Amino acid sequence: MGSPDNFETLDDILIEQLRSEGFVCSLPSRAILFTEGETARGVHIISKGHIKLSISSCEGRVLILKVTKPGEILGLHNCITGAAYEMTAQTLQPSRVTFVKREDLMGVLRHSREACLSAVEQLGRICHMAYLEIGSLNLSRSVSEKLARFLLSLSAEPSYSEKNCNDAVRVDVDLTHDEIAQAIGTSRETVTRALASFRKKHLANLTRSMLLVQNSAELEKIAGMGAARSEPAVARAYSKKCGPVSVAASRPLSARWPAPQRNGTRAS
Amino acid sequence: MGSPDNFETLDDILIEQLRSEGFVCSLPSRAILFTEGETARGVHIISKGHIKLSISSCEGRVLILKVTKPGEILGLHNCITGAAYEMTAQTLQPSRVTFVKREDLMGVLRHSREACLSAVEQLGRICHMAYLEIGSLNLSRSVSEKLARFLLSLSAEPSYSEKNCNDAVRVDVDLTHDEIAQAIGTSRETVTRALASFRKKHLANLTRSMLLVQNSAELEKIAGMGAARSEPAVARAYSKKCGPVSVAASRPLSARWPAPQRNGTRAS
DNA sequence: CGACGTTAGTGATCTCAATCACAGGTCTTG
DNA sequence: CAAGACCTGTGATTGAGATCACTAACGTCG
Repeated sequence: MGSPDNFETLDDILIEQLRSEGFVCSLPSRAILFTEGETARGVHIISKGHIKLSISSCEGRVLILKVTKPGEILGLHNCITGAAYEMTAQTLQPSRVTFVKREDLMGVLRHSREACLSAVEQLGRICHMAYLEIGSLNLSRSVSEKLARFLLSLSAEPSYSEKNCNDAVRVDVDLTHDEIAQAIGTSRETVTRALASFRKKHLANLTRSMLLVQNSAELEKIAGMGAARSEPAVARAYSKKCGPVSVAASRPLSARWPAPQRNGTRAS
Repeated sequence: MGSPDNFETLDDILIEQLRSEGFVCSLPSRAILFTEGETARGVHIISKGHIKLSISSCEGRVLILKVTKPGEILGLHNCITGAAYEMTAQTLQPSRVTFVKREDLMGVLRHSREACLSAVEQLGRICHMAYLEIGSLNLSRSVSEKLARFLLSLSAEPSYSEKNCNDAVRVDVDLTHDEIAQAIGTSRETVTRALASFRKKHLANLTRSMLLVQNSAELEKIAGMGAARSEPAVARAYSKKCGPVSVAASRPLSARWPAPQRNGTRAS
């Protein structure tokens, strides 16, 4: 449609404003910022270091949600809604974190329109990432698919990666096989084997915190990306009761409802 | 800590304000509001009917994220960030939906402080639900665990459920076994078998869109809920490099960092 | 009413990955 | 440096669940 009309410059206004309100803490490696079930007393803004976010079940299974980079803000939505943390945050290296108390966050949101809009955008992005994560984790058949996806996501991370001459990307990861397993929801041995298989096929090579993506095209094929996404699945979902639909990829929405929003039937 | 300090009354202000900006559409059953990959042109507020939200992979696998109730707002974060929809929304019954154009949404957010705060809270809640969903889907061992969780979540839904005399809860679900399978990430046959097993054990009985939860206590046990959540898992995650930690459940955060936020070391 | 399309139920296979068990490497630490 | 404590790499076993292939119940709609 028309102009992108994003907040764009508002992007980091919230974080800027919060930084001046909080206090800075230096943390050692493996320190815990917060754990699941706790009530949020404030937000954490990462200045230095990587933070591991994980969810765990009562039986001790752990799922690593993501590893954050500096500049990110943690626990924003928990502060706002008052809901307990769903995840645990733990430093992977010695880190520096700015902590802003909940009252101060609320004050900033209430008094600065721009901070509030910025928060809206931050949260919107977080939502989007969360939903992508759900899809990525749950719509994959095999472990190699998930692993390929994971490696690609690592190599896409500009802060880690370092592009090489011929298509190869080197990435510095300090994740063990065990942690990778927890990130993609499988077991350590399976990760080891899948990595060995990738190595044999010269797709990617991971040796002690040093990932070399050699053939990203092939990896993407394994990851099941690149192909037209929505087409077949939607067709299947839709054709259930309405018969086969000629999915017009070019015309995304219109003519699929009886009453599209353009000229929506105004109801009583 | 102190007062809850939530927005509370702001809860639905955004939706109230948006309602007057949008136009109402009546939709038949199985109509598609939007599909994955599309760019959001506005938000949808559900007035009547249930909407199925699903993500699908390129191979045609479908994951049902949730079924929304009236009063919910769809696509808010996609509008705000400009990111494409991650999911497809489809009506399950004849429904009534208010559509608000993106420009109008943005205008409301920019001009009304309260609407903006309300949006922040909405998004915060959505984030929270999304993360809970991630944990619920990925941290379960068996299918029966996931199914039990799913049935319980259905019966907990006040709009569907109808409590009976002796602990039994009747729920009106119009989901097929196939759809349940897609909601918990398994195959139709497995759902059928698991349901049969529940029926045999007199835990729950699902016959053509009529769910009767007979023994919710036992179901919860199967679902792996109720037990102390964070304790063992966090201990495992933490003890990695720091040796066994005496997890003091009563004191959630303090004394676990060298420099807790209370008296955070103010860095240069 | 019979015919079709959609659901539900069930058995028989088969495959992938969890799990167990252990051996060689590597890093840390006293 | 020697002793642990991790982390990797592999083999063998096993099981849960996906998949295939039907049949039986509805429901709906000419």
